[in-house]
Amino acid sequence: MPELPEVETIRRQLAERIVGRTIRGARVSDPRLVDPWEPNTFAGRLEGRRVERIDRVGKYLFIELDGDEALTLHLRMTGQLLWSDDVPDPPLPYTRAVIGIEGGGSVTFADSRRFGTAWFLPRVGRERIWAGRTGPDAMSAAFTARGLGDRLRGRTACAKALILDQRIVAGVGNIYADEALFMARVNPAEPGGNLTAPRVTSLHRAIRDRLRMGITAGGASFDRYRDVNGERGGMQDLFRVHRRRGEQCPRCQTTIEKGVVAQRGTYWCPKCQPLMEGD
DNA sequence: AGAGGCACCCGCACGC
DNA sequence: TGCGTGCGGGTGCCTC
Repeated sequence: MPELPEVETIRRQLAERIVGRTIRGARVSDPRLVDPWEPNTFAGRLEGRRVERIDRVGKYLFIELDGDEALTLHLRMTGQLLWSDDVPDPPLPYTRAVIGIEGGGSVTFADSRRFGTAWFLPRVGRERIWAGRTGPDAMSAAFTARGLGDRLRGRTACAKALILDQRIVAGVGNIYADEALFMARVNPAEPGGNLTAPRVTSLHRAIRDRLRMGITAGGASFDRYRDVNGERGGMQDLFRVHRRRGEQCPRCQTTIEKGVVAQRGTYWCPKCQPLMEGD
């Protein structure tokens, strides 16, 4: 699933392709993508717009257009943004929208499970509109150990559920949550409010460390994820615990376990990540 | 307000 | 082989 590193990889590659270029036209073939907009109205609004930059907060992409408005995208679970040097005919599998670029080339939004969303967001007043949707981006300076501690204090929900909460920190999904909790030696089921300040600091560092590694590896492609050029990432080979049930912990050789925490498939080392009593 | 459950989808793994 | 069933997962919304 695209999490912060995958979306960041897409952001960088897409920026290389389309920043400074003008949209020739667009076609929205799945109305659900732009609901409640009417597909032709949505597509028409893109025509002739120049792409000024591409930003990212958590797993959201903001394709900033002239006219002080951003095409805002979320890929959810199976969304892909794929570059083509022409306009593919027939369209790529699971195509929901295609954006044609002046001078040649196109970007396809493909999405087998059709959870992804697209909408417009004005630049003026955006902070007010966005307020509460996400907390600080995990890789930004605004995400601090102290801030994380403030958000965890007094909370009884398990640590994994809390770092998956995009209002606490934006960008962590199921994969990197498991990896960060392992690095920080925090049990996924441990109540977030139980963590002492040093352990919160450790968790904060681990989140940043694993996300940074994911970006460097070009994301994780254990199944569907592909970058803008259709290439796989390499992070799946660097997982320490995620999807490694039955394998040995790389630190202590204990067998990795899998269970369900926060309604998510969860992997951890029972020895490195013990449940702390009254920590 | 916090916590948990479910809907939204559909490809895929699995069992018969 | 073919069919039916269950699962997963990010987010928003709902209930308690």
